[in-house]
Amino acid sequence: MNEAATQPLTPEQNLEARAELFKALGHPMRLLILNLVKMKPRHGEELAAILNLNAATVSHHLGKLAEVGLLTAEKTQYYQVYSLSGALLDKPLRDVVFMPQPGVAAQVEEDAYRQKVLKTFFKYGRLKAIPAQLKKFMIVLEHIVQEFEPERTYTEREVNQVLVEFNDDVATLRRGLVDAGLLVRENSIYRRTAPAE
Amino acid sequence: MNEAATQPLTPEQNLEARAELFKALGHPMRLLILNLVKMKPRHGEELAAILNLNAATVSHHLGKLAEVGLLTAEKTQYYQVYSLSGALLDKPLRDVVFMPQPGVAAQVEEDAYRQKVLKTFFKYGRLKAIPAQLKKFMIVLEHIVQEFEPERTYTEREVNQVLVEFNDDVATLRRGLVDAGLLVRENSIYRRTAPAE
DNA sequence: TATCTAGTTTGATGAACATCTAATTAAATA
DNA sequence: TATTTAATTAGATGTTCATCAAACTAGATA
Repeated sequence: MNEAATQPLTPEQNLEARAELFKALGHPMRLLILNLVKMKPRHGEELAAILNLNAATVSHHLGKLAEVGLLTAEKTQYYQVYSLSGALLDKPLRDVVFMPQPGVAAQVEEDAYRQKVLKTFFKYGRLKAIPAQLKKFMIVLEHIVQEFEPERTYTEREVNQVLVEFNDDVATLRRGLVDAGLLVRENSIYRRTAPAE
Repeated sequence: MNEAATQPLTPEQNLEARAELFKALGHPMRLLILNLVKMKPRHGEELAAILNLNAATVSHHLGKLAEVGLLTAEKTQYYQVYSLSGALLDKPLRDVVFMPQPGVAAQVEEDAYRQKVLKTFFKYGRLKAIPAQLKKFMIVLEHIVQEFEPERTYTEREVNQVLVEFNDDVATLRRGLVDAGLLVRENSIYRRTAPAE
């Protein structure tokens, strides 16, 4: 459990990495270990004795804390002595929780845009009008294609049955889906392609 | 999932509560939710759409975030609109991780002391000498008694067999254990009393 | 009032995790 | 070299958790 050691967590890092840090902190025993190590560096066996935990379990916890860069280990004699490491803990919580704007924001505005488009064109699950702009049409199609089960085939009639729930102009929708590559047609049989994301 | 709402997390709070906060933060989806809500208050359905998650799942996540006081909800029309709440995120990480000294420290020094005593008097599992100070003798006895199985009876001879592994002066050890109430003797039969912790 | 929409709760399922015991590795001493 | 001690790894087990579908609750509108 030592290979992935000590990435310093730059502000640019992704949500998974940030969540890993919090997961490492999200256990009472590990918080206690940090408190104990803060007082003075300690080795696993000592911690096991104090915490009344199996040595293997303590090793497990220490591994997690070291993995996210909260602890560093130094080997002396038998012992693997752990100490607090890095300035990670001096950061305000918000610095770890919130992504720097370019990162999430872009992603989010993207989503927000999708939302806005869908909200504009759908009403009560029906497609009120077919978007004239290609980009918006794409968003609508990506939404509609999710009504088709992956791993299943549809006759053209079945495709139409799905589409008519959205809009009467099933021909335009069907052609759009195929043109966008969201449905494939082979021998008059339709099938949904790669999952939406 | 709304009953346990919004405890402000005083610095005096215990490790479990602190761990709960970190657990709530220890999931990428919940971090994303916080980032999204930071931009503007949002309701569950919107988040479900953006995150491409089931509404029930989003509700679950929002519940956890609200439970530890990171979000607050306000009801408007249909919607339950969530916003960031409290100054929790402005705290430096260390303020949440580290207990105020009186709490852990006392507990810990206690343990550290035990450790030191045991290390002083035991060598390779044997008791090198019998402590003259009562307090230290107690610590040693509490350690030794763990070699006795609870829920089992021992003859005096069996007791001695266990004790001689620690030190040849079995009589002193045996008497000490009984005096300390760690072993009880009834009709020449010994039995361990309440579990160590 | 009947219907629609958003939210929550419940139950089921699979994944992740904490913990232990046992086996293994590695360092230190007899 | 053989034994002891600390640490890690592997395997097993029970618990917690994330997720979804379905049932249910409660505003809002027709």
